[in-house]
Amino acid sequence: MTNRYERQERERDEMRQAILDAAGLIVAEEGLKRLSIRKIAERIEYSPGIIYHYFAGKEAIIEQLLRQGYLEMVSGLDAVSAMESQPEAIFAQTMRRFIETSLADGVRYRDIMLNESPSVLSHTAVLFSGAASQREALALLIRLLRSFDRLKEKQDDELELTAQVIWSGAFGLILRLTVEKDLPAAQKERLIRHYLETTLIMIKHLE
Amino acid sequence: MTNRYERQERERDEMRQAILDAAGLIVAEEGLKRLSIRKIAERIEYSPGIIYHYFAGKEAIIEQLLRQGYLEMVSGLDAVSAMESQPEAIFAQTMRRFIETSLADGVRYRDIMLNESPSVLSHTAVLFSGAASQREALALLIRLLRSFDRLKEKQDDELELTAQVIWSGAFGLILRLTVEKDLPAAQKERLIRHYLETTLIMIKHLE
DNA sequence: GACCTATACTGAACATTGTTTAATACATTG
DNA sequence: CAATGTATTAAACAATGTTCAGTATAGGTC
Repeated sequence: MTNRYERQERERDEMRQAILDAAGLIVAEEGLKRLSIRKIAERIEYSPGIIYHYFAGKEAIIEQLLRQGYLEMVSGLDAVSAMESQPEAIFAQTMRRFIETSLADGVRYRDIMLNESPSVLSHTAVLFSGAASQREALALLIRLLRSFDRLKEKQDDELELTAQVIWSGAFGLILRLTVEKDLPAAQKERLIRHYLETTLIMIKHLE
Repeated sequence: MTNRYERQERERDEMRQAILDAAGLIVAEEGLKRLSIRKIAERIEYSPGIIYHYFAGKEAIIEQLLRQGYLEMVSGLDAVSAMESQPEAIFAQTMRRFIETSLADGVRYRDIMLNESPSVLSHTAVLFSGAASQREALALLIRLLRSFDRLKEKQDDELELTAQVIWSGAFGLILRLTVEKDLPAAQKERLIRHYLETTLIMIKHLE
């Protein structure tokens, strides 16, 4: 008796996910701006109207899509294994991997991190005071910072600020590299290396 | 005889500018996403179709608008007057003014700097090798860097890389602050100050 | 099995978009 | 004055997001 409702609920969820999957494919193929309700409907082989039985509107679909995408991206986050014992090497390799995966994802990183809807921002906001306790990326950065001897004694809130600034710097570089997409690979590499070098210099000389 | 053509040309330019002005007002009031050809037409008191006699399409209008906006923004760029004699203070104040004017401009900075059309990018691209010779912001940054004694002897191309990284960092911070627009003013201020501090530390210890 | 009710779904419609085009008014030229 | 080219409009087209009246369907009740 009760499991009938469960099955209905399950089917509803499956339909919602089918819509999201179709939307995800379209976005991957044509970009977020070209996503349309009718294209989704065609792909799931239903009429366009039905989508409004499962989502409040296009905006809601996009938000859910970006939220799922964000979780995927974050799930691959962790420090490079400690085969490299020097904090500098670990920091550089971890940051480099983060930058390169973001770049490999093309415009997805950009779509996610620039979305201003509250439901997406509740996952992606990173600058507020106390963010480190809720954002794995910041927590990871702080752990990396603490692996430098000079910074072991630093207060949490100061390291958080530093992590936020470092994070914003990487964010800016990733976005610029995404926008200026015709940049030669060698220059791209030079910039990433220089970003890592200068950031490390800064870290090593924090007062 | 020839000046008839000149007058025609002039009237054409005036119409083009009237369209751009109307578009600019709408964007300022409602944002870039809400700009529409029909709204422009209504504001200039013509029918929508006429706009296509003056511009190739909506995209072309936006590009021209952003290009004009970019020139406006850049025109206000110069180093803080040297009443402060220490390079550090000059650097910090110049960067701070740049960050704060960008933030004050709301989403305009964002719309301009994230636009990917070649005609806009030809003004805004900043990461390519040799960019300092064409981008006042980068040239200014390099001049500021050279005012530090340690960096007087540095090669141009290395300082350019450093300027590009510093610029990208500011860019990332500005964008994050624009996206996370509900951040308390005190935290905003803390982040800007910390960005300036850490960047200065980096500059002072460049090898 | 007949009936009922809630849910799934469709087709058509509506309003709004960017854009094109046939027709027209107008100004300039010869 | 006739011809030519330019400026302008109204209407249409295609695509968009969204709504809604109606229809089928599936599950439960008598």
